[in-house]
Amino acid sequence: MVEAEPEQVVVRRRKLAELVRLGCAPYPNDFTPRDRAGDLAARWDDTPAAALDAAPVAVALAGRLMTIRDFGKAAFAHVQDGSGRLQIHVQRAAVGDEQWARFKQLDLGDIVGVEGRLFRTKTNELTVAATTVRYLAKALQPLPEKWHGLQDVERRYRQRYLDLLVNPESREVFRKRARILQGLRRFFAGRGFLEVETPMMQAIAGGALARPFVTHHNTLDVDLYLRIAPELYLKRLVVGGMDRVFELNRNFRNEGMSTEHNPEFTMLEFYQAYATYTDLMDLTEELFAALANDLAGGLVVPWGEHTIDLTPPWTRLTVKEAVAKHTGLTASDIDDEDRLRAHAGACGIPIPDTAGYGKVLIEVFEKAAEPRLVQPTFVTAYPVEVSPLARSNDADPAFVDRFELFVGGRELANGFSELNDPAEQRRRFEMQLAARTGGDDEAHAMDEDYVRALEHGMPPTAGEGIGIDRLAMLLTNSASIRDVILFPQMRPERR
RNA sequence: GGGCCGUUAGCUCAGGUGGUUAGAGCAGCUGCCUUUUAAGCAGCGGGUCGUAGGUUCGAGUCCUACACGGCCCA
Repeated sequence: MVEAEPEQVVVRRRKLAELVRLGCAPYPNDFTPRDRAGDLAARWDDTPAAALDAAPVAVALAGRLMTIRDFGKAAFAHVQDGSGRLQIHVQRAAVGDEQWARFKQLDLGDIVGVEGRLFRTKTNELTVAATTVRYLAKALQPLPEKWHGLQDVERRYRQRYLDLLVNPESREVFRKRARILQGLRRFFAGRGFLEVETPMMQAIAGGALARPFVTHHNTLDVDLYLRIAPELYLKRLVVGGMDRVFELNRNFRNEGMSTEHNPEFTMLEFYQAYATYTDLMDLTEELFAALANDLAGGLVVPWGEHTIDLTPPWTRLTVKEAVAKHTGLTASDIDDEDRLRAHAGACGIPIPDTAGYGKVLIEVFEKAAEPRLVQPTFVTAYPVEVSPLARSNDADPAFVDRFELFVGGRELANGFSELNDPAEQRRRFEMQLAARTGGDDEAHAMDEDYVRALEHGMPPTAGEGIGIDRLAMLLTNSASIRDVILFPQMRPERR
């Protein structure tokens, strides 16, 4: 049995038929707007009514009917396009009986073309006095409520087009996101970085510690992984002489979903030869300051109940210092694996027995310190066990020259001086294989070709990845990653 | 995976401790209205109360399972 259509859809189908009877093509494509609603509103915002009357401004715009106030022989309506909305005034006497009859068949949500001239109403609203109102496309489904917009969170994600149509805050978030992407490209292009694209489908899912998605290539008859990071390919490019490269694109990780994790997410990775991880910390401060100035007009941004101050320089702590600061443990407690384990146990932090000292330290850091790093903080000196691709510290090879950036209690960036010693890289991969054999299915896989590339000589290099969705959350004050991804992953809808 | 919360008209929401025929605003329909802007006035229609079971004389309301979503935890 076919599900009955809602009354309003039936009515709208009938009105479409009536428009066709009145001579309209059902889905025409012969109207060319010359103007955009929001652009007109901005351009003529300051022009007084008398000036508009003295020197008439002819306009042609197209968009969706969002409101209609009908008076019988005249009506006001708002037309919305990609730039904003503008009021139109349609008078039977001005457009003629035929167009008026067609106008009366239009519904909220229908797409129309309008020609006329600008004037101001007695409440001083800039308005188009229409000489033509043309039907362009039918909305068979009614719009969500005009005052409250679309509130249902699930429908906002599943039917994002409705969210964008009726919730201006949502449009604003995605405009800002686009502006962030533009700002990033401008920043790196301005510093001589080349934007590149590397494989999304990889035979070895490397460059990060995470579980990948698997797919299959039929002709080659091989399984491939959706990339968890572009890192190893970007460094091959550095070997190839592209000594400043960046990639701004999607990664995929087959892990849980939450307010800060989506299975596919956008990452910026960049590599700069002859730089060190401390250079990149400085660069990151500059980058965030440039973006915040561009988007928020300042370096102090609201974040839920907090206010985050992005003014450089930011706090820099080693992992051990951060743990000491947020646990009350002394430096010697932290250096002692047994005491550190005991503390983890007492705090209910689960640590696998197979974990070495570095893993234990990182687990304690992540649980005890990370959520408290609200103001921007660089955390440095990561254990080598959890950093298979980073260069060891010259003074203490158990730790690497690496930082992670935390803002609002979340990791936003991860950067390090790159390991460019092929023998040491091979040894690190072998350590990871041992961990994998020991049951760690997030351990890094061996990549012989990457080692071979390093054997050709990679200049001393520093590289960094920045989570763009989380950056967008920060700069739009969004609580969930789903609010900054147009179509977040959802469980399939069942009918 | 676990806990808590939500799902009622196209949309936004009300519906103490079970009790006649499930309500409102917007949207829709009919009529009036040529400067309104959440336009106004008069009238009308619209519901598998997420799904499936159960308890009960009686379920939107109580119980169980399931689906989808949100938040928190792992």
